[in-house]
Amino acid sequence: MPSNQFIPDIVIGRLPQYLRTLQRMESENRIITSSQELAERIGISAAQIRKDLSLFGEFGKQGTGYDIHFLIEKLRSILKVDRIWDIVVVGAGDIGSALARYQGFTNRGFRVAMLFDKDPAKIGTKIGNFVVQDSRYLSDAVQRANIKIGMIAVPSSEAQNVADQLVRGGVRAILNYAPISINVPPVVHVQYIDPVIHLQRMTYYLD
Amino acid sequence: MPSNQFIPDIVIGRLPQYLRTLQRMESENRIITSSQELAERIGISAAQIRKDLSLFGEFGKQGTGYDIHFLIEKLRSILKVDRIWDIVVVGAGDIGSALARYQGFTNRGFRVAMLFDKDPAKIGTKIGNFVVQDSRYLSDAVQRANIKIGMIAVPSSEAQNVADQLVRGGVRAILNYAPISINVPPVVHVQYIDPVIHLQRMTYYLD
DNA sequence: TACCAATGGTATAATGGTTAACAAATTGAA
DNA sequence: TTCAATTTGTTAACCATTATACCATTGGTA
Repeated sequence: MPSNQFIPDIVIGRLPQYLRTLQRMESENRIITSSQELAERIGISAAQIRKDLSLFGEFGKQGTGYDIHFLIEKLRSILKVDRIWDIVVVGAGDIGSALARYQGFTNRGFRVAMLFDKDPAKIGTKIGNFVVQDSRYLSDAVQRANIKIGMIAVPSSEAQNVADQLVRGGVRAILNYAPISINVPPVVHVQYIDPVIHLQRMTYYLD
Repeated sequence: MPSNQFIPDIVIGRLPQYLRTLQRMESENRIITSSQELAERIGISAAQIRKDLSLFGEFGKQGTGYDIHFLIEKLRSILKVDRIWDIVVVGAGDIGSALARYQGFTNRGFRVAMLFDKDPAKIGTKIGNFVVQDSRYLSDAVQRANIKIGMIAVPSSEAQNVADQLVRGGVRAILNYAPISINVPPVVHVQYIDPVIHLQRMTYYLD
């Protein structure tokens, strides 16, 4: 059944995992896989994977499994990473610098395009392949470059302000590394990365 | 009702968010809050917060709300971050370095205690307050220091190997920054941080 | 060819999680 | 003191997700 229907967000959240695992299999020169093998590598049930994929089409072959390359292309298309998205990074501290230099975006649909900071001591310096630009011009630059994705790597106290500027510049997806919730219009998507949240989730289970 | 019963993991996953928001309120010199205010700041329903908290006890006062400081202490105790956990960071590249220098662990229950890498060019150099140690001795060092939490910030190809060493050294919680699933015994908890996964989850909703 | 084992897709059942509603408790103001 | 406005903890209804069971199809093998 094709995907005219509504797809639960929790399903969308698993697709990138499937894609990542399939791309790794492909890099291992594998041609075919099964829902069972995928499930084992990811750590969820095979039925779950089959059900998730069936929401978008019939990508497998009974008795055989899934063609890895074919499924990768399908998932890339569904997730809209069959293209390269430019990203703006705001904050040129340790985290922003690591993001600017990170080699893992390539081939997964993304490319850091600009790096901003408000610190005069950093503006103009080079980090990775980027010259740090003045946050003052963030909104305009983002708009002119038609950038839709931003990453926030500034102190918590600045995060909301930066988010507002990104939204004003037309950004529609934000990955926030500052450990604070931000408010954006409903049309803008936000995801959070806070290592402490993950750590605290695990300490509950430790002695 | 006290928490002799089983608590769903999804509830545990929300508690750190509550804690983070409450601590921010406290830093704003707030004394009392309500489930409704918390809900608005976090972006979930008030009923959810009340229900989650009720699994652990009666922490609020009808007609008034929750004492922020009191609730913080309760959550810290539940999540076992009413102490300081030592962490070992493996990988002294951009991500590992950013983690070693990150000031956000303090006051939230964690402290980076050691930093390892296998690259001879890095071993012995200083990053933040840490001298990079030889990965060769990872297992032993972790065991001697009785460290229970590790962060993996090495290339994907090394992640499983590092995870094995950490587990051998007695680590029981792993935060993996390498974009690959790792296999560990059931007693060991793993969380993943892969920015691309978050990004791909958002691009689905973009035009 | 005929059969068998493996596999995907799908319908159904079971489980789990979220929301809505409300009584009881509290506060503050009239 | 009395009353209105809040707010919690909890129940029950509702909704969403996951697991189960099964059939159809495929490819390999004897």
